[in-house]
Amino acid sequence: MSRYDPSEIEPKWQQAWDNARVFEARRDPAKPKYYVLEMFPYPSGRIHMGHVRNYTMGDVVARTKAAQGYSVLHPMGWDAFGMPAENAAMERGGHPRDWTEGNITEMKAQMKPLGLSIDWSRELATCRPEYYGQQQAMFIDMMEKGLVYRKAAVVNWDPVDMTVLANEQVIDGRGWRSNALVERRELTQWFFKISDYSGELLAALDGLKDWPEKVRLMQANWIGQSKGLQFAFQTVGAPAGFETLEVYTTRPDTLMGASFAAISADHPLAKALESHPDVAAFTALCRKGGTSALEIETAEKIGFDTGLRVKHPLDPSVELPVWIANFILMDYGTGAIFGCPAHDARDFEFATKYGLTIKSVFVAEGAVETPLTEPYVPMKSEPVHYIRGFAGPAVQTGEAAVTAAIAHAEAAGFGHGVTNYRLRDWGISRQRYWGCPIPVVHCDACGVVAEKKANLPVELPYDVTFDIPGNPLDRHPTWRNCTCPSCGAPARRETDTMDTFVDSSWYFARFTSPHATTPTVAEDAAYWMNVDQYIGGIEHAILHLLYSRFFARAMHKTGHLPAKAIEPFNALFTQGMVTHEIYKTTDANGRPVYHLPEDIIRSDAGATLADGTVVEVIPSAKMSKSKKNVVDPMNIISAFGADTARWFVMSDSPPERDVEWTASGAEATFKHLSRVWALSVRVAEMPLDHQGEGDADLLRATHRAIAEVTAGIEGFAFNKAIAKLYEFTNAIGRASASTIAMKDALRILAQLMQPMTPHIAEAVWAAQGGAGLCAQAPWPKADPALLEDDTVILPIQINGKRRAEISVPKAMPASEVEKLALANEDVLRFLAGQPIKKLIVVPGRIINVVV
RNA sequence: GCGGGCGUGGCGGAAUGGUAGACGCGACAGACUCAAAAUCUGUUAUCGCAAGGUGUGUCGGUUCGAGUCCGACCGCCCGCACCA
Repeated sequence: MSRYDPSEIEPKWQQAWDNARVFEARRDPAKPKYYVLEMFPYPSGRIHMGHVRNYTMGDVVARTKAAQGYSVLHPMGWDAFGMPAENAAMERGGHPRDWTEGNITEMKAQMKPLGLSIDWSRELATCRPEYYGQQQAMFIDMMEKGLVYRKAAVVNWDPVDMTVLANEQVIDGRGWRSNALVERRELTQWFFKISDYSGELLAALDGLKDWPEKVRLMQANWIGQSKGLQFAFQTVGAPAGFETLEVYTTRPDTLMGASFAAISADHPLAKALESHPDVAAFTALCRKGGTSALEIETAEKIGFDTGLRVKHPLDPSVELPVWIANFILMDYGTGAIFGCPAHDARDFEFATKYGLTIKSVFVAEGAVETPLTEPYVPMKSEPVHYIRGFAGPAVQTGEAAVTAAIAHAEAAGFGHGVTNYRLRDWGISRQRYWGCPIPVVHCDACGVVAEKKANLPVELPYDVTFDIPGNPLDRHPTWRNCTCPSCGAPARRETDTMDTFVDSSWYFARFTSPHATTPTVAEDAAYWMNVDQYIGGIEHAILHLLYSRFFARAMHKTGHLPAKAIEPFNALFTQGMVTHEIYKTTDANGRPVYHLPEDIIRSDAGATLADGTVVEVIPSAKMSKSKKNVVDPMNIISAFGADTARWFVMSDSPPERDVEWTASGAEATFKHLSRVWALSVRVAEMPLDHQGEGDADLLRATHRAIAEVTAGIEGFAFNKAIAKLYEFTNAIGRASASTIAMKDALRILAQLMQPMTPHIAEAVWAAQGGAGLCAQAPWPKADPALLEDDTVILPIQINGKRRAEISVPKAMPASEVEKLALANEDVLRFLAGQPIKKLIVVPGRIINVVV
C-alpha cells in the first residue's frame, strides 16, 4: 500500500462488485424491500455534474438500505425518445435511433466509473420496441376503459419544432424546448382523460406526507379547484337552439351586480352568429391573438355587442346585453360568464371601456355606497355589508354569501353548485417521428380502430429521412398503408406519436419487470411497488409527477398495477443543482465573452486570464455550455477519482439546495480521502500487539459517529453526515488507542463512508481485515450506552447570558446541580449578592439564574 | 395580482426554544525545506490590552431563555397567472 490512487482501486472494486453480482435486485420474501429511483436521464451523450449529484444521492440511500438488510431495487434507464435526436438527424444527418443508441452507450460508459449500485440487468430505454410496444398495449387498454379520446382542439402549435405542445409545455407563450412563440391551430388530437381524475389527484395530495410541501402546493395550484354556481340565462333574440345560455361563476353572491353576459369567441353561440360578417371578423380577431405572456398581459380587453339579451335569473324584467369578449376562455367553465364590474377587476376594465353599468353588491362594513373608481375585491374571508344581497344575512363573509347564494339558486331551481378545475385533458399527439407510435388505424369503413395486440409493437420504420420539415411517418407509404384490424380492408396508420411525457409516466413500474412481455407482472409489481424514495429535480414538480400519478391510476384501472400503487412515489426528494461561477469579459463591441474555468487564474485580487486581462466573476449559476461554466465529471474522475466527485457533490450544501462546484473544494475532498488512506496505511502497519490507553474514548467516538452519520443519511442531510465523518476521521487520527481498537474504528469508518465513497471504503475495509465486501457488511448499530458521556458540562446563564459552566455527573439530581451552580465563583461574582428570583435547571442542558 | 420559500462570519453552511457559527473552504502564523509545492500543527464573528461589550436582514412582541415562535416591514428567490 502506498499513495491513494483512485485510478487503481476504483476499477478493481467495481469489478469485485460485478463478480459478486452485489447489486442485482432479487425478490426476497425474507427481507423488507426498498425501491430507490432517480429520475432517468435523457441520453444526451454526456453526463453532467447534476447527474452525478442526483445519482449519488440515490446511491447513498440504496447502499445504506442494502446494508441495513433491505432487498433493494435501484435501476437505471433512458428517457430516449424526443426531439433532440431528430434535430441531430436534421443538422448532421444520420438516424435518430443510431444517434440515441450511440449516446446511451457513451453515457453508460461515463456512468459506470461512478461506482453506482445500479442493477444494470434491468436497464431499459423508452425508444426500444420492448418498452414502447408495452406502452402501446396499455394505450389500447386505456382506449377500452374510456381514458383516451380524440377531438378537434385548438392547440398550441410550435412553428419551429413543427409539433403540438401540451399547455404544460408552453412556458410564457413559448415552446418549452424550442423557445419559439406558440401559435393557435385547430387539429384533431389524441387526449388522455386526466380531467376525470382532477378531484382525486387533488385530494390525494394530502396523503403524500413525504413529498415536499412545495411540490404538493404547485400541483394543487395547477389542478386549480374552484367551487361555484352554474346556471342558465334565458336568452332574448338568440338563434334556435340557444334559448338558454349556461354560465359559471365562483361569485354567485354578486349576481345582483351583473351588468352584462360575455361569451368566448370559440363559444357555440359565437360560432352560430358568425354568419354575420361583423361577428366573424371579430371572432377571427380574437383567435389571432398570440398566447405569449407579454401579449396576454398587455392585451387589451376587446368586446363585441351581439345585440342579444339575457334575462336576469332573479328579476326577469332586467335584461343584460350579451357580448363576445376575448378574455373569456372556452375551455374553462362553460365558456360564458356574467360580468359584475363592481367586484371583478377584468369585468371592471371591460365595463369601463364599453360604458356598461357598474353596480355595487356589497360595501365594506360600516361604509356607504359610493361610485367606484376601481373594483372592490376584498378577501372572500372578510365580512362585508351586502346592500344588494339575495341570500344570507346582510353582513357576512364572501364565503358564507357564496354558499348561501348557491343554496338559494338550487332551492329556486335556476342553478346548481359545480366544482370546476383548471386542469385540462392531456393532449398527447405529436407530429414527430421519434416517439412511440399511437397504435391505431384509420379505416374508411370502420373509422378509428385500435391495432390488434397481436400486431404490437407497431414499430417505427427505420428508413426515413429528415431533409424536409414535418413528420416523416406522414410520407412513408409502405409503413403508413396497412390493413384494418377490424375488417381487413386497406387502411392507414395513425402517424402521430406520443408525447415523450407518456414514456416517463410509467417507467418506474416497468423497472419491476423490465423484460416481461406484458407491461408489468403482477407478482413483481406487487413486491416492488411503490417507489420508496424518488429523487429528481424540482423542474418536474408539475408535469412529470402529475402525469405519473394519473398514469398509475390508469394502470390500476387497466389491471397493470395493484391498488396500492395508484400513488406510485411514497417519498419524493427534489435536489438542487450543481452550479459554478461564470467568468466573463467583454469584447470590443461590448458583447460578453465567457471563459472556461481552467483558463482562469484566481488570486486574492480577483480573477484574470493568462494574459492578465481582468475577468468579471459572476457567482454561482447553473452550469451551461453557452456560459462555459460546465465542469465535466469525466475530467474530475480522471483527475481525482469517482469517490472525490461523489463526496464533494454531497458535502457543503444541503441536498435540496444548489451546491457550487469549486476547484478548491474538489481538491480539499481529494486531500481528505488521501488522509483517510494514509491513516489506514499507518494503522495497517502498526504492530498487532500495540496497546494504547485511548480505546474507550475511541469507542465512544465510533458509536457517536454511527448514530450521527446514520441520522444524517436517513434524514437526507448528507452534508451533515459528511461533517460527522470528518470529525470521526480526525478523532481516529488523534486517538492513541490499541491496534485492535484502531482497526475496529477504521472498519466502521469504512462502512459509514461506503454509501458516499464506496471504492476507498472497500479498500480500507479490506486493509483493516474486514470480511467479504464492505458493500455487503451489515450496517453498524450504535450502542446507546456509549452515546452519552458520564459527565456533562452545563452552561450557567444569569438573566439569559452565559456566565459560567460547571462539569457535573450526568445522573446528578437537579437539587445538587442547583447547589453546585450557586456555589460557582463566577456565578457568585456576577450575582454580587443580589437575591435570586428564579432558578431554572434543564437537566443535561443548561442552568438559568434569574435575579 | 395570487401562492410559497429564504435572509447566520470573507465563502458554503451547523444549531429537538437552551453555550450561535459544528464541519468544510479561504486566510493567517508556525514546523519541515536551500527554496517552493506537498504535508503537519495552530489561529481565525466582531470591538477591546484586558475585564467585558456587541452580534443571526430591520422594528416590535411572547418567554427564565429566541437564529428558531408571533406581528409588521425591507430584500432576494421560485411557482402560477384574463381560470369567471
